[in-house]
Amino acid sequence: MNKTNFALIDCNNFYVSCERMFRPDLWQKPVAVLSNNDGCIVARSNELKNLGVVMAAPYFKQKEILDKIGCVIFSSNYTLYNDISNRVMAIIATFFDKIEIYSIDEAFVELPQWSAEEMQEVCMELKNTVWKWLNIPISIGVGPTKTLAKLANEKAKKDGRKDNLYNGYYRVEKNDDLESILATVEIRDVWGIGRKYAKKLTENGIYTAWDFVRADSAWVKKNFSVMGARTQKELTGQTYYGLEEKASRQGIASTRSFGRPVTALKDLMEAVSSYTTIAAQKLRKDGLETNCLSVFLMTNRFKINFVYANLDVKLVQATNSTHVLATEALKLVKKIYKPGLNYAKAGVFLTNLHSQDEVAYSLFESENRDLDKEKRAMTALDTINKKFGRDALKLLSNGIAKPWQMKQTQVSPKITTSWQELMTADS
DNA sequence: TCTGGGGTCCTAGGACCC
DNA sequence: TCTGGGGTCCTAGGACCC
Repeated sequence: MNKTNFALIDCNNFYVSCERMFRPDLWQKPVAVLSNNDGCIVARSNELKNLGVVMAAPYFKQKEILDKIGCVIFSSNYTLYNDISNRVMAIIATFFDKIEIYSIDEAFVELPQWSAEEMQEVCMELKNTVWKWLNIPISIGVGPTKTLAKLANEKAKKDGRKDNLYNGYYRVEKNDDLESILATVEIRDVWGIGRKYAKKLTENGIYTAWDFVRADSAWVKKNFSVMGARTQKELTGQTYYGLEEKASRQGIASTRSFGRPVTALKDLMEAVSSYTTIAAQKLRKDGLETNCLSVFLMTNRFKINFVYANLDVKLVQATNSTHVLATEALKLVKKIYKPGLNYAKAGVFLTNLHSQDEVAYSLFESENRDLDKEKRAMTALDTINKKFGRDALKLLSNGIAKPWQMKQTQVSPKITTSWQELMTADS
């Protein structure tokens, strides 16, 4: 008999909570965090959620109502959020041996064979510790499968929002009366059921998680593929998904919208050079190399005559060198570029990733290039940037004026990662 | 005027092989 | 005369997640 339980630990309104960490005056105020470029609302305090402001709502459409309620707005500050995320995860890792970092603000853990009381006690202690050390509120859901843990977490969070009914902790047990719980959960709130599937399901008379569990499994598989079938099984308490402790990447992408339309080749080259720098850093951080790089340029997709063009290149020799990759990327930009277009966005994709150790060295290239030298240079680059900030040392081709750079009009200081900004932050 | 930026997995269909 | 069928790899597209 399998008595494994999973817990999903989720930071509440994570980016908003990060901004509030250093601003206790904002605790009782509505707060929103915007996406890169200040385009969409990507994090909302409970005040906004209760007002019906949805995830990824365009900011310009909500601005009026947000101004009216005195909402405080931040541009996103991913340096800060990543740093806080690492600290939260580090605390979780001191409580549990088996942890899967699922996203910047979520982790699954596998619970030992504890009694119900022990589970609750340890989870509440974790919740209190994260609050005491970081001032970040979290919710914890426990269940016999990841899907049920996720569902439990939603309950813990949502009901906590209203009247603190569950105190941010909720557990679904396999032997519980599953019907009474699942019948209260709308099908669109189930993990693995998105907008399209929810629409199709309700059209077929399936409105709740419980309706879905009772649906004919062959019909589910036919219409919602194996993913739907797995979700259905997991809802009944049969484990399909295990803990994935080590994330392995298929590819790395670095793409951004520009702050304003860009027409000059020089500016596009600077932007792509910067994105390549970011992607190559990720590559090295994960100990990977690539031999396939692609670049795209596109105009505004909300306008007519939308243009998207991309090119890729296969390298003879796999690499993770910023210099080598940026050189290739810039060649592609020159080929793709068409004068007269208003470019709105560009990006770089690295695929066909291999571990540094397992990459076979090409006989043809190794004579021409000093690989060790390249590697030492990259290690030095990363070390210096880690110490002095991400852009301390960079390629000149990344540009200095950066007219293409994102709009970030209301970004908070990098207090936790930049000494300079800490010193100048008024507190 | 202003519309995020990453990722994952699965399926279907075509090319190619024997 | 009879015009196979299964496997693999690749790509594009469509769903999902945060």
